[in-house]
Amino acid sequence: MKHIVAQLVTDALAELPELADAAADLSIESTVERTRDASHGDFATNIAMRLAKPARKNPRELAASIVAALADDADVDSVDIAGPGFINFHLNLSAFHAELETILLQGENYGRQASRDRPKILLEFVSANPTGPLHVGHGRGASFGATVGNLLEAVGYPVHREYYVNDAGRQMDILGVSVWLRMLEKDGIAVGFPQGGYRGGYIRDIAETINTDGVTSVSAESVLSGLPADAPEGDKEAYLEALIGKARTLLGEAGFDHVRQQSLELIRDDIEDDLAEFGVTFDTWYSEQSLTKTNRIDDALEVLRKRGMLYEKDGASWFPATDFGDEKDRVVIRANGIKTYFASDIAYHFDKRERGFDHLIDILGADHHGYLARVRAGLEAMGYKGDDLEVELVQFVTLYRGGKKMQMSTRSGEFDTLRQLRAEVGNDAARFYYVSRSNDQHLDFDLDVAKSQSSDNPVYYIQYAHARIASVFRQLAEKSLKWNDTEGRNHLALLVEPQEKALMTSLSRYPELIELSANNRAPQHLVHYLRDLANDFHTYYNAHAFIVDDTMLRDARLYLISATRVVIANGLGILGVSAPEKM
RNA sequence: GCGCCCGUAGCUCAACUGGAUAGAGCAUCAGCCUUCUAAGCUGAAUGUUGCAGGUUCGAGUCCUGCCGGGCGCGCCA
Repeated sequence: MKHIVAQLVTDALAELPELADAAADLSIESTVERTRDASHGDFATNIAMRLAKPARKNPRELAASIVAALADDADVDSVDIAGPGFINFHLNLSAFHAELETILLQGENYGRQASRDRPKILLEFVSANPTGPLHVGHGRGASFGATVGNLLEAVGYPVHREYYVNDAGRQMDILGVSVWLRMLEKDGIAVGFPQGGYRGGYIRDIAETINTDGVTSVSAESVLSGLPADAPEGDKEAYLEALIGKARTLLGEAGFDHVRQQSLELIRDDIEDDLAEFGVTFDTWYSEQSLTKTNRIDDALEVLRKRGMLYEKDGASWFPATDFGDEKDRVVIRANGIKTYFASDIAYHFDKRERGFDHLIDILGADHHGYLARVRAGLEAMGYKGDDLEVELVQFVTLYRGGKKMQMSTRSGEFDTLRQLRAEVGNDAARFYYVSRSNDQHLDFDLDVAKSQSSDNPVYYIQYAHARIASVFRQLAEKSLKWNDTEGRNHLALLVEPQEKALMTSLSRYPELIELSANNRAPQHLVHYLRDLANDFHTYYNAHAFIVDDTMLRDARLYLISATRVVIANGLGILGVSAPEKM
């Protein structure tokens, strides 16, 4: 709907060649906005004030000349100039009626834009280490990423969702040894469980279910002999390293690998199931191991080397990240010959671009913010633009129950997994609350509110509006009445109540909200919009009956609430929240 | 110490990339069900936007410096 006004202003400006220079680098669409106050009309543009300086003219005079150049339009009732130079547009109700018709014609596609070819977006999110179940912090990344993906698709971008599985490196050895020790424990061989191992109960579960074919049985003596002390008496890392060495020698590389890979697969499958139940799915699960297997890391390092972007120092290979604005140079191959995590990270992002994705979005936990500069440096060093990589940081989540902050460490608190959270508050509430705040703000997640089935709870408030509309149509059927949508469309002019105008206005904003939310990667705008829309509906519901004797009025009102149902369902769909017919 | 994120009503949060009188919900108080779901609605009250400067027609929003909180600064992943 906004484009009606933007087009008028654009055409008017074309009539004023003397302003062409001043308006050259101004997006007219961006100057048009909804008014905050109904007395200012429906839309306003601040273009006269924006052009005042470059055109060296008084904003009100400029506004007057723009208004004079505006063509007459059936959708516009009146235009006036207000304040320092705002141009206010009062639209004809017919424009809103046409929008309602569009909503019902387009249905679930309302608010979606035609698909475009580019940029092709690779959206990487969650990417939690496959060393244990997802915790509540990952849930936020999952909800945010999934919703941003939906938003970007809604505005037409091709989006590829990817989960990067960190299934290589030392953490896999630690996982394998943790499981092995629990297996030994089950067989009555007690080895001091390492401080640095994974201690969660799920490790025991894996030890129970793992396929032991090909895993050598060992004696207690062979494991315990020659082990150094664990912390606090000894060194935690040395103890862990010694145990990993034991696993390697006693089980053999193949045997240890068997335990490691099975553990990995069980955890990865569990994560995938968890996310699928949460409505979060991926197009690819990209394995870090595969980077090594396909030599992608060596390929990337070779590209750097050819470009003179590697140097040797202290026996290690370094990448001169400072040349690209990072704080310090980074090691890619350690003196012991092992490649660093940064090497695989750089190769991974290189690979993303090589696979043909134009724009890379990484959704990361806030504790990863240090990586942006170096990975971006890596891309630039390999000849890509640093801007190709966009990082959205998701801040931490704090759970509250009974007004108190909950401890969420694996050891002290029992409550820390995403699965537990979903079981307690439900998927809808979880998906909703996770995106209700800007991603760069800390999130206080109040379990009591999320669970409450009352007006305190915005999820239910919005869903209830949807269910109420469905209920109205059930009532209609019970009274053996039928809604004639054509008649409804023809008599929309009968909708003259203030609540009806307010609802129509809110509905017409939906496409703008989707675009805003997508462009800013800001689902919380959509959340707040839906809350306001539901409020407009509930207010209307309480003020006026829809199923009235006057057939024409009834059909028109049902037309309006049908459109409301469509918009609420579409908005909730983007958030990954269900739109129930009945509550 | 350096870097990133943040600071708005008693609480939880908005404010459409610089616009008009900074808005919602919760909590508090007063009302509304013989009528489509009261999981709802109506009304009342709440501010030195952390502090101090600066930029301009105009600043919660941009810049600088403080104060306060969170996170990060490995040849770990």
